[in-house]
Formats: sequence, C-alpha cells, structure tokens
Amino acid sequence: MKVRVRFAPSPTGGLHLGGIRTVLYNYLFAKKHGGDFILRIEDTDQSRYVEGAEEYITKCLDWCGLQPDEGVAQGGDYGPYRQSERKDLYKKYAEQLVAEEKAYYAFDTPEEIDAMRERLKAEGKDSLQYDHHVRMQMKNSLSISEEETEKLKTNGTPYVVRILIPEGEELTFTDLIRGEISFETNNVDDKVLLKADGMPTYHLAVVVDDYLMKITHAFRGEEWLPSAPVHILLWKYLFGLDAMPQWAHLPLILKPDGNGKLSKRDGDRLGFPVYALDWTDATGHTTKGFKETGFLPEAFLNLLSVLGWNDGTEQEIYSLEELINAFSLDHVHKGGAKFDYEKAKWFNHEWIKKSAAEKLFPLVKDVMLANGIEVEDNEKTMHVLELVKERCTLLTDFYEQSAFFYVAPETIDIESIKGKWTEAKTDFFTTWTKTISTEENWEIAIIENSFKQLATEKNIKPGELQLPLRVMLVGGKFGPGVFDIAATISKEETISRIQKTLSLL
RNA sequence: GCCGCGUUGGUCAAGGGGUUAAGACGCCUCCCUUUCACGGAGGAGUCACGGGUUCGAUUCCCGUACGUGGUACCA
Repeated sequence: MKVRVRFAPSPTGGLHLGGIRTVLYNYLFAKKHGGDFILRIEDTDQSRYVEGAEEYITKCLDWCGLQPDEGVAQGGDYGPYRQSERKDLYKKYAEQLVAEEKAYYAFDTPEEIDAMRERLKAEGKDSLQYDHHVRMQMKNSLSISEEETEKLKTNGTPYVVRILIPEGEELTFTDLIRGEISFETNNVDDKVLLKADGMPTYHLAVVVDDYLMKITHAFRGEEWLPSAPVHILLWKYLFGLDAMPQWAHLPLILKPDGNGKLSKRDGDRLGFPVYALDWTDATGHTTKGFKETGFLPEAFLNLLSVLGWNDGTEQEIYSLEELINAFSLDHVHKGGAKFDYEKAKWFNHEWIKKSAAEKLFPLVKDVMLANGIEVEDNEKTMHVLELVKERCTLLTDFYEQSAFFYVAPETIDIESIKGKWTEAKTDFFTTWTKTISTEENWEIAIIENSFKQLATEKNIKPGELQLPLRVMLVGGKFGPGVFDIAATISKEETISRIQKTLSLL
C-alpha cells in the first residue's frame, strides 16, 4: 500500500515553528517511503478565517521546499481539499451516525450549556463535560421524544450533532512514537461533530477526510492526544478500525523561558522569529519570519528537524535529501523541547559557511539593496562573499560585513588608533601611499610585501601599522585580512581612504 | 479539579541493568590571527525525588513532585 500522509493547517493564523515541523516530519516520512504528501486546508470556521492565509501557507511551504504532491494548490484525485467545499460530505456521515444511534441531535443553547456547567461546578463535580452524567438532563434527541425532535428540527431550531460516547469502554491505540496509549470512555465527553452552521468540527472532518483521501499515516502535535478517543470511536463507527491511519503525536515546541507551548507572541517578546515568513495577522500586526530575519531555508529546515529528533549519530547538519534518508519516527523524542534561538542561529551560520558564493549572491544582493548598495554579479562580489561569509550568522549580517568593499565607511573609529598614534606613523602612511601609487600589480602578496618592507625600513613593527590600516579601510576593528581588503577595493580606493583618515588625525 | 503525555548539564540531546554517562549550542581558558570571525586544544556543568526488583539501577516497576497538553458549536 502506498504511503499517504497529510497535513491540514487551519488558515486562521500563520504557520509557526510547530506547524512547519509537523509538515516537515510528514513530508520526510512520505518521501522516505516513496509516498505522497497531501495538503488539505481546514477552513472549517469562516469567522476565524484570515484573508490570504491559504496563499501564505503555500508560500511558506514553497520557501522551505516542501511542496505537497497533492492538495489545494496542486489538485489530485481526492479533492476538493478545502473543507468548506466538502460540507455536504460531512453532514452525510453525521446523519448516518445519528441514524445508527452513535450520535444524536442536541438543541441546547450556549446559555443552557453554561448553566449546566455552573450547576455542576456548584455541586462540586470534577467534570464539567457534556457527557453521560448529564446528557439525559439536556435538550437532545436522546432525552426528548422523536416527535419533539422532528418538530424542533423542522421549525428551524439550531442544533448540533454530538457523538454518543459509550460508557465503560477502554479505547486503545498504538502511537508510532509513544507506544500503546489507552483511554476510558467514561472520561470522554460527547464532542460536537457537526456545528449549528452545518460545518464539521475537526474531529469529524479529520476522520472523514483521512478515510476518503486514503491517508495511511497522520502526524500531528501532542495537543491532539486527548481527542484521540473520539477519533478512534469515529473510525470504529464509520469505517472500521482496520482502515484507521497510523498516528504519531509529535512533542511540543516550548517557550525558551519555561511555561508553555511556543506561541506567536513569544517571538516578539523574546526577539526571534516564530514564523517561516513574515506574517501579518487580522489586526495588521506583522510578526517577523525566519526568511526576513536572514535565515536560509536549508538552515531553517535543518534546525527544525533536529528539534525533537535525531538519527542516533552525531550528525547535526543535514540537507533535505539527507533528512529524508535519515529520518525515522522511532528516534523522535517524546518530551517537548524548548526552542533555543542561539542554536538556531548556529545552524544558519553553518549553512552560510557551507553555501557557495553563487548561491548566496541573489540573497545577499537583496540585503545590500535594502541598505542602498547595489552589488553586481561579478568576480569581485564572489570574492567578497567568500571572504566574509564565515563571519555572517544571518544573511542580514552581510551588509555590515561587506558594505565597506563597495562604499567608503562613513565613520572612522579614530579613537581606537589615536592613542598610539605618532608622527612616524603619519610619515609611514604618507610614504606608503606614494610607493603604492606607482605599483602596477595590485595583488595581495605585493601589497603586503611593500607594506612590511617599508615598515622595516622605517623601523616600525608591521603589526602596529596593520590595525590603523584596517580602521582606515573599513572604519573599525573588523573584517577579513587587511591586505585582502586593500587588494579587493582597488589601489585608488585604498589610497583615498588612507588619505582621508590621515587628514582626520 | 479531572484526564492524557512527559522528565539525562542553562538549552538540544545519545545511551538504556555494570559506561570515565557521547556529541552539539551557549559559557570560560589557551593557541592561531597584532581586528573580528573561522579553525584548533582544553575547562566548568547532568541522569527530579522516594520506594521496590536486582549482586548491581540513570536504565525495569510503583508512587510522589514538577512540567506540559486537553477539558469549546478552536484547531
């Protein structure tokens, strides 16, 4: 049987770390087993639907390189893939369950349900659920007569369909990561399957869709574990337990500073991205994405993959290809992992170091452009990129680390050389600029030689002159080898920058 | 409260009855480099607690604590 895994984001918010990691694991598993990765959209609640969210999700997956084989954007044989377009399907199954007495109509208003909870709380009950303890006291097709039910339905009273959870049963399934897990049905409440507006809840939709779309494996966040018994029951009633996909409940990604699952707000609060791409929510507030922060998609995927998974070896850097090979569910950790931004940056740094200049160029070009510097796709730029990439953690660092190759520094950190400045040094630089102005071969070795030779002649240690030269050329105490910089920015530019600083001293 | 899941250094984690308990990030020291970074060599730091089982438990079992998730006509 062909492996088919699905991911079903809800277009009610951006795709954050946990969501994309779920996509990743689904994708890796599917690809590893030569199967299909299916993208279904869960727009079950129009009131929470955020305009453009669907396109946003597609863009995120595109940036990451995790294109689905089948689904909303690419079609397939099991469509439609948008839940709002499958409404009638769910209703049919809900009706079937009612007819088979596995579910029932409930006419309670929200107020009546609240009142029920208040009452239970007042009575000191542990459970405030709509379940076997209270269902016969509520207004539903179980507690009232058939005629009355019909009457309420025909006169347009809003109703929902609730699953009828049996008493005293034990429900068990084997989670691919956690092993056998069981639940007592007595602790499970009669979950709503079909809402008053005719839309399904996640519980109904996920079971119906997984069946109709022939899903074989489904991985989702650990927060879904408590609703597993409802889904098991639905499988049992509707399609048979044998058809049920294999489940794996992924550990949560937690806030770096303790308390709780990582949320969209944590990024703003702690200063790191939680979305793949910039995400603008319904209020117009934009939360920064990994892409815009300066991450390489390879690094992003890499850091996400090892957050809760490892292959048992010491390898840490993986390409997508390597991940597909190495991935296996039995090495997924059971416990939640705190997100560590420092380590995330380390992954990006590693990927930048290992990326060729040609590959980095288009990305760096945008960064430079955003800062008003135009760089061309030429030999000089490739050299600059190679020179500078090992000191860039984020793509955005390329600006600071390489701007001086293109434009003279605006400010010179005079203070750092002023203290030890002497007349002899002024003399040295004045003489040197003259010497090099006639130099025909502007190459590193030649520049360095002439610099050191003159230093020896003037009886000054070359080292004492290198730092000033650096500051003159780049504006501060940073950057690659000075002579390499001089060679790259051209002779004229070197002389001009030296003279400019000399005039400031 | 009730139910589920979890717990190896600050963080990510390997291991799974006998180990000097890997490795990575971060931190510290030194080397390289008279910048920064890269690279190299070191260092500090850990099996939540209590009971079993066992010749021996970080590892298996049971409790406790703590964390986390669910407890919605949200997903």
